[in-house]
Amino acid sequence: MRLSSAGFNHQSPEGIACGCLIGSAGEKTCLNSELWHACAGPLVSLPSIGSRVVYFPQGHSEQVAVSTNKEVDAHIPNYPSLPPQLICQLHNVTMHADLETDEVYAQMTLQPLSPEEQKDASFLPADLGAPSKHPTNYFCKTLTASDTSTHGGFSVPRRAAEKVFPPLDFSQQPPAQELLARDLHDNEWKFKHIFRGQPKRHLLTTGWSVFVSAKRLIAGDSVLFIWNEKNQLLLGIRRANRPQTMMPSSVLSSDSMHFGLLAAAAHATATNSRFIIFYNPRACPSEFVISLAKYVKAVYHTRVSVGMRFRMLFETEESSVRRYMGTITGISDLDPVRWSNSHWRSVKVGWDESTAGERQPRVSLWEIEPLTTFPMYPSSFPPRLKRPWPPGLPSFNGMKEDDLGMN
Amino acid sequence: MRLSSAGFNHQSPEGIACGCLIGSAGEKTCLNSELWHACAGPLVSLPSIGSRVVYFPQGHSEQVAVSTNKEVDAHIPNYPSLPPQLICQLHNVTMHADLETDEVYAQMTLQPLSPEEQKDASFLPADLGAPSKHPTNYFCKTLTASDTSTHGGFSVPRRAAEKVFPPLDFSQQPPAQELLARDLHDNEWKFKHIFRGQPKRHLLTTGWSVFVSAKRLIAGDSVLFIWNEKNQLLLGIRRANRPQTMMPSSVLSSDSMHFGLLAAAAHATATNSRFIIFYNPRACPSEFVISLAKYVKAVYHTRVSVGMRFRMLFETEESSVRRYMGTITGISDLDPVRWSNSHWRSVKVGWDESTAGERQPRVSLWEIEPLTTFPMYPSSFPPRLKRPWPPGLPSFNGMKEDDLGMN
DNA sequence: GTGTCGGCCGTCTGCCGACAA
DNA sequence: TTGTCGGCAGACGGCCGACAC
Repeated sequence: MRLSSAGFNHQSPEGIACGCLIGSAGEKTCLNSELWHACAGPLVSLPSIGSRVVYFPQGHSEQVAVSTNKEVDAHIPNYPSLPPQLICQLHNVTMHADLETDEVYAQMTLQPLSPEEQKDASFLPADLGAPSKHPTNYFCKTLTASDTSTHGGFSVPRRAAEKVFPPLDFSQQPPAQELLARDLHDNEWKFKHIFRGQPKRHLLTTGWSVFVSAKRLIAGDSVLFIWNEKNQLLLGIRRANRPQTMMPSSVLSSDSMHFGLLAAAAHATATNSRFIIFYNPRACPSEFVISLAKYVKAVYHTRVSVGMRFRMLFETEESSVRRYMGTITGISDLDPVRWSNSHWRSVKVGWDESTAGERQPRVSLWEIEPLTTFPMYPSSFPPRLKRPWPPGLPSFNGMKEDDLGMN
Repeated sequence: MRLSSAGFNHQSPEGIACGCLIGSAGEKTCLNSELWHACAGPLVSLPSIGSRVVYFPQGHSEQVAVSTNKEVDAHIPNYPSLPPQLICQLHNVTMHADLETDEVYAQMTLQPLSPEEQKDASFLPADLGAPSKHPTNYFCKTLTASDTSTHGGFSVPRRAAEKVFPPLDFSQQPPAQELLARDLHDNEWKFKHIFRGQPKRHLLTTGWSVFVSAKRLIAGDSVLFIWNEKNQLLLGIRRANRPQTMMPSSVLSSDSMHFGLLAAAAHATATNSRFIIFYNPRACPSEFVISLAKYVKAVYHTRVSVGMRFRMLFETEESSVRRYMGTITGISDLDPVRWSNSHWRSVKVGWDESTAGERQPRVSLWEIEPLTTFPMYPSSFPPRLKRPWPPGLPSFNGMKEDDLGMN
């Protein structure tokens, strides 16, 4: 593996660590931020280094359950000292990609804040966290059987080629050029880009099949080309959601993994020390580390009630976003036994569209945009649901909402 | 994936569970015991279902450290309630192989015994655990560059072909036959076995390259053919020790994994319930679940002292065993802070041969055979080192050694 | 506009004995 | 006894426009 070129070493705009150290396993601890975000999808944004975040062990547990393909065993207790959400200082965030599969993930170093530290609101960012910079000049295509066959090359959609690839010299017959693209591991791939056929079309020929077999791509997977401001071509992949591609880890039982995440968080809370978590944006059902500002705004400054209409963002097949509409049908604890008084997925919802089976029946307050105008059903509930901070848990200790820099 | 044929469904002689259920991940929860043991190596034997075993969290921790390629962080404390060894009932053992890499591992269900239960010695097996049945009619060859090249087939060592493969019909010219072999996942592989060339030799031609590329074998890896009593041909692989083939898991941080194994064992001890561990014989430096009988014999019925000579078994390149000699240089705790009074690797040793750098400088009592005759150095230590059971830990509660069925 | 196919050529796979270690 | 090679024949990779949806 090669060290990344200087052009890939810049501090990314959203303040993600990019020290480009080589880890003990020979894995780079940083990689191109734009490409990482393009692979992670348009809805994923990482909180800024140095900011305050809220960590949800419940959400972390959901990610582990998905990764190990095993639900949390009912006999695993909660740690009595571990609240459903921890306010933490985010000391570090690094972006990674699996060397085998190119699956993207982020590593975060969190430190739970003591009640004392939580009183000091000076660290709270005034803004709600500028969204991570997602690339604008890119395209994403789902591979067809012809694209992945050994019989031919890759058919580039016309608009994509014209927008993302350097212009061809049409004085040549046929017009053609060599493209160099770098992947998440900074490996370079070379393709012949040619405009030929009847009718004329853009194709990648020589070099394409090497890429397909090296990445083990099959029809249904997606590739992603980015043309960035430095005039570099970047190349990422997104695998189709094959059921259970993730192998059951033979390192630790899923039960032990659940114990592990709880114990690590509880120990860090008790000793005021740091702990490390991994976030897999494409495997994980919902973000379980969110900015404190976003959390406070959603929980303390948003009026929600049963019957209220809302909308929520989802990713489309083509890696863009669309909004789905729904109605709040209830507000309650997802797991009243182990995680009472948690805001994690506390909102029960119904979706407007009949394909709603794919979407979660429970969401968290910060995931939705309530529509305060034109409620579908008049509600007898008070317009603002008061959810007091659960007693005995880390709290703002009397801090007034206005102290948090919001209004 | 196919269900295994009836011939593979037998209860293995050493009492390993072989229910052949299909797990939720589509993975078979059992597989051929002979083949598993052949791949695991001649020194690996699994304790019997229903027997009592001793579980060492320290050893488990070592395996996790190897698998994650990260040493245990010094700030991870021990659980005060967790002793360095747990006496457990072994409720279940199942053999597995990774679907991607064919790496073998075992899953064990353990239940810590309460002091009450430990008093009941009736479950103690009288024998020291008959060693697991390892195949006799097999061969193991390390692949050469020619074996893995696309240019040709596999050169079968003559003695191996004559011992393990069905005899050829030498009236044909050239003598040839079709071989069908099943791997750990019960997939069938077809090879043309031919005896040709000048001088004559045994070769596998058609079908071989498909196998090599499917298993992603490279020169230095080994293949293993078994001819079992049911006249079936079995086929396994052992990859060369490529440094860090194991990818750093992006599921849980290594710290959290260490917390997890400790918390799971501590919770099971406190609630008298079961927990599940994975044992990777080829990754793990030493077995960390051993039969209680073996433990008691080594710790209470073996006289060891500094200066004493001993020998210990190691696996050779060709999958057979040889003994190395050494001298005991000290007896002390490996980790006096977190695991005091532990028998895990309590014996410091020096090895006779100069290539000793590869071998552990610390071993456990049950791994070695002390030579009571002809000690190299006269020792001023008492001939028998008394290591009383550490106070405050699970114990035999006054049980006399003779109660354990030894003498 | 783009997915798939038949046609065609060139490279590489894969079977053979020669030869040497 | 067995690892590697040159030789050779055939299979498949891979580039092309035709054609259809």
